[in-house]
Amino acid sequence: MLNRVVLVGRLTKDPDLRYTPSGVAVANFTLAVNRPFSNQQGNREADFINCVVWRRPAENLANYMKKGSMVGVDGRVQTRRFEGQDGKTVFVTEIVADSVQFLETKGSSQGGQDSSGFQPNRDQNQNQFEPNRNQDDPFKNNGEPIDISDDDLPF
Amino acid sequence: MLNRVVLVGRLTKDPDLRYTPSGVAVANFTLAVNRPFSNQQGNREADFINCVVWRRPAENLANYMKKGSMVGVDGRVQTRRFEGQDGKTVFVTEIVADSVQFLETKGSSQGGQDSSGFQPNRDQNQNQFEPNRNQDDPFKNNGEPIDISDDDLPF
Amino acid sequence: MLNRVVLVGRLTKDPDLRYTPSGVAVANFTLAVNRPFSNQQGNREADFINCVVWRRPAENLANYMKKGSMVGVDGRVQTRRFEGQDGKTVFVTEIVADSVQFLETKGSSQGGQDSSGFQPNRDQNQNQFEPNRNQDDPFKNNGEPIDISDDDLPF
Amino acid sequence: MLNRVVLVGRLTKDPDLRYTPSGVAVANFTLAVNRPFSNQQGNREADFINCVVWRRPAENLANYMKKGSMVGVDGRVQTRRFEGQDGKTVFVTEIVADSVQFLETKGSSQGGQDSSGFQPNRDQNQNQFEPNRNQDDPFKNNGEPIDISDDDLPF
DNA sequence: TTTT
DNA sequence: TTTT
Repeated sequence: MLNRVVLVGRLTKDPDLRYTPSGVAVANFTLAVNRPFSNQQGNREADFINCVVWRRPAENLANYMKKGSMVGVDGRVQTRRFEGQDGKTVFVTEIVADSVQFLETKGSSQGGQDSSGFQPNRDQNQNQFEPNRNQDDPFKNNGEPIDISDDDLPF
Repeated sequence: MLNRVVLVGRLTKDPDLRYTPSGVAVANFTLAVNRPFSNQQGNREADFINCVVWRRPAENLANYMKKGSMVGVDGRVQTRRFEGQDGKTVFVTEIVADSVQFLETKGSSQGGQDSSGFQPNRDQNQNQFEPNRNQDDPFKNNGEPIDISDDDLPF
Repeated sequence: MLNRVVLVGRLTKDPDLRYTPSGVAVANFTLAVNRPFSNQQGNREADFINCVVWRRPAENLANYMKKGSMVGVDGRVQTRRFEGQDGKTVFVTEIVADSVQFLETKGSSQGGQDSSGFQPNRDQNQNQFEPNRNQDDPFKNNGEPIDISDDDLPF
Repeated sequence: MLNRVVLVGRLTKDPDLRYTPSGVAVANFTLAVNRPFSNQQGNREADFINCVVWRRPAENLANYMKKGSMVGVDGRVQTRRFEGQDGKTVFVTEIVADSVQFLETKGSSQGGQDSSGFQPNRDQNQNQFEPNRNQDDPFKNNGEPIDISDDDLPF
């Protein structure tokens, strides 16, 4: 059976980097992907697609990309069920990225880097020792259906 | 910007064919796509991915495919917001199929047909004048976040 | 049956725009797509993938993109046979683009435009009345296996 | 940069399994992928797409699939240059499969198996100890541009 | 909760 | 609400 997704879009906000109890990195992010054609009312809409990426590419994404950055995603569609705060089962559809491609860094746009075996680079406008993450508490649940556990690890 | 999805999986139930107020066909269906590897507990999971297809391919799907049929989908990820029954905004992520490929008809499996310019065929084990649809009321909302209007038309 | 390709890469030279006898536009171009990992010798290689695009997107591509521009391609794999100059049958594999996405114009890089219903724009660093094409003879066969006829039209 | 291909088609002949000098398995095969629409002359054409797969999935493919079998391929476009028999440089474009999905075994069609961690199965109509391969000489070059060396290993 |  |  086949399950493959390719997206190119812009981050709607800084990626949200967290760690599972056992220390594995996960980054959640939303991609705004503009639709090619305008709707009946004559304006172009976008899809806002929730994505997850694990381990090293997760840290690279949080280190080098931010709100507005253009990225490419190669991954698969995943559906999850989880217990909502009201006790009801919530169904989530999201894209699990196998790799994330940096197509443009906001500010220093030259494109073409891959997140896989990425070498941190002082010339980027992002301090490599201060990755983007939730300021106060990286694990606070800000209403989004994201509760990470080691069970969600894709491999 | 790019947005492309390819899936191969099996229908979890008969496709749900409806018509918009202006008479355009829409079929909703869910694909069970088995994951390639087993999880930590040693069993293989599946993703249950909600899909939509419009117009002619929608009618073909409802006419020829049923629960358990294997199909391929070529489409894109779409996100929608709509007013839930409790007044809250609900966010939906689903796949809009540009085309649906019939890979196996339950019962008569020979594969390889495309839904695009499909010729109805008496030899199929499905009466062409009696497409699968909701028995009692094709428009009843059975809890699923599907309210079709002509605004949702992709083109 | 399914056949879907998504690429992001850079043009190895200016796109080559031509017209069929009946006046339909075709652009041929090659995409350099860097591989994500380096080989055993420790250097990163690239694939040089031949692509074709027809009609309006062909003209947009030739008008706005040039050598070095980064583009995204959504298309399919096509194989063709044709009579080589030595009388032997030559087999060609190329990508037929359904759409080409402009991710970055060399020089003025802001990304995000689609080639489909593109509005010519004076602010681009490319004179819209002087599209890139083969200087001397747009139809000269420069060794590449490209002989266009109306039979090659995809739709 | 992104490079992703998804295909569903039928094997035009039995897969051709070989081994590199260092003992790594490679299978070459061609997929016939029917085009969705018919051409101007009113008949449906197909693309004949050359594919390669390495290691375990290569052996699984040769063990369980044969001419006419329907498979799905998830992979990438690769271009290679090599020295032809006449001393000229030949350019090849082919699909390197990351995974091959068994959608239907000719004869025993139940579909849905993946080639990745596949367990050989006595119930299949294929003797697991007698994989399909070139009868006389697995390494004879039958005119096709396939010269395998360990340098071609994708990872 | 949405990007240029 | 999940398929073989």
